[in-house]
Amino acid sequence: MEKVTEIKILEAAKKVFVDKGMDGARMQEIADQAGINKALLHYYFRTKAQLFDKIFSVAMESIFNPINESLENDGNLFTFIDTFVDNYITVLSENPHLPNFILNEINKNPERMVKLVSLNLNIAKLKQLIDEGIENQEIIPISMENFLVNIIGLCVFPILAKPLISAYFFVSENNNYNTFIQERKKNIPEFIKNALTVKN
Amino acid sequence: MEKVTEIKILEAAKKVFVDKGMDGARMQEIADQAGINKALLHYYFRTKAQLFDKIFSVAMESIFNPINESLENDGNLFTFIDTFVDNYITVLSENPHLPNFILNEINKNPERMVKLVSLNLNIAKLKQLIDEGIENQEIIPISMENFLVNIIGLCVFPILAKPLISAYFFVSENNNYNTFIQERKKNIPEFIKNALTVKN
DNA sequence: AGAAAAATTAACCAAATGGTTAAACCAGAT
DNA sequence: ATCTGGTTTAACCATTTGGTTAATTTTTCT
Repeated sequence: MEKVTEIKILEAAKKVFVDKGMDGARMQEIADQAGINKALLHYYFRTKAQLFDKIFSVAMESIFNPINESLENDGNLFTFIDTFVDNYITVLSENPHLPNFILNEINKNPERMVKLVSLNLNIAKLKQLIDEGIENQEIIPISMENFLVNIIGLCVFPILAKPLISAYFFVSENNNYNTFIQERKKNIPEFIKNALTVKN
Repeated sequence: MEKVTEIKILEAAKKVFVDKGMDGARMQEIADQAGINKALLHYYFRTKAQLFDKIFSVAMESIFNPINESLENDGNLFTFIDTFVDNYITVLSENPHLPNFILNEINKNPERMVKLVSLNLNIAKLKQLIDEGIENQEIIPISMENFLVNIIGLCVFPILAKPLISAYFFVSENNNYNTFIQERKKNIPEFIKNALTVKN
């Protein structure tokens, strides 16, 4: 197996699959994009499903690794919020189509897709940070699940809804969507930290 | 044109399109689900694209109308938050696949899909509520765009990510995902209102 | 009742698509 | 040089799929 060819295929497959999804993707288009014959595609990855699985699991890792990495860093809850949001919005900005790709494929085939990847979120650490904060009355009571869904949702949703946000908020002005997203690197942590802070 | 047949078709088409997306949907399956012949399907809606457009625009409306309705209600910003979140999570729980369907199709074809529907969000009203709150120093400064993306994202994202949330948070326990979502009817408003409240 | 119009179906078609096959090409080993 | 193994290709195949056609059934109108 020629490594160069395999890489060309994986790059092409990633682009086509992420753009058009499993159903919309065409093996011919992947072959074209990779600059090879369609038969060669099947020579390297026997079936469309096999090639897709490879792309999907890599995609899953590249979207979940940043979460895990941030969870492994030391520091208190508030620095976690800061670094995670900044880091994650950067990652998402670089791969803006990944979230939609992953969520869509997972929703279309939950059991299979979830089983395909074995990722273990370092949840315990986060839970500890949160519970400590609650005990010391530094933050309002909140479950780890709600906290994580909130912070990820606030980062990911605007990426998923880019066409709508652009169309309804930034009709005329052109690249304002991008600055909107980048500014959220500051806005989201501020929002969350304020939400968690105990009032008096 | 037999109205009964048209309704049967639209119901079947909605189910199949929303479940499998434009690319994954099959005209034959829609015909089967509607209990009719495939030719009859084309007799009522000439092409797959035409049928899809109908389904999509109805879907868009049913997902955006609740937003607009909440925006038109009277009351201050905090009651808006309460009623909107409660109302919207109810709507989403009843149509859990709609958000993924809409976002996916829009991302796959932004210009066309956005142009397909003409919905005018009653943004001015919300902007006024927010700006008033800021002026009276009842809430922290926040742009209408960030506020709306936050509140919608907090409601919609957990619906989009159901398979992941179920798999990683509620592995063994069965229907806990649903209670998690329903509890967010209280958690989200609390979170947002706290986030907006001025500290002293 | 019977003609005209509308609704519905079975059979069919062309294009697209995932996948296969057999031959050609090309490197390194002998 | 040529044999051998892996690599690449052109041509091909079976199936699926959106869509059409012509005939049949059902309804409507007179």
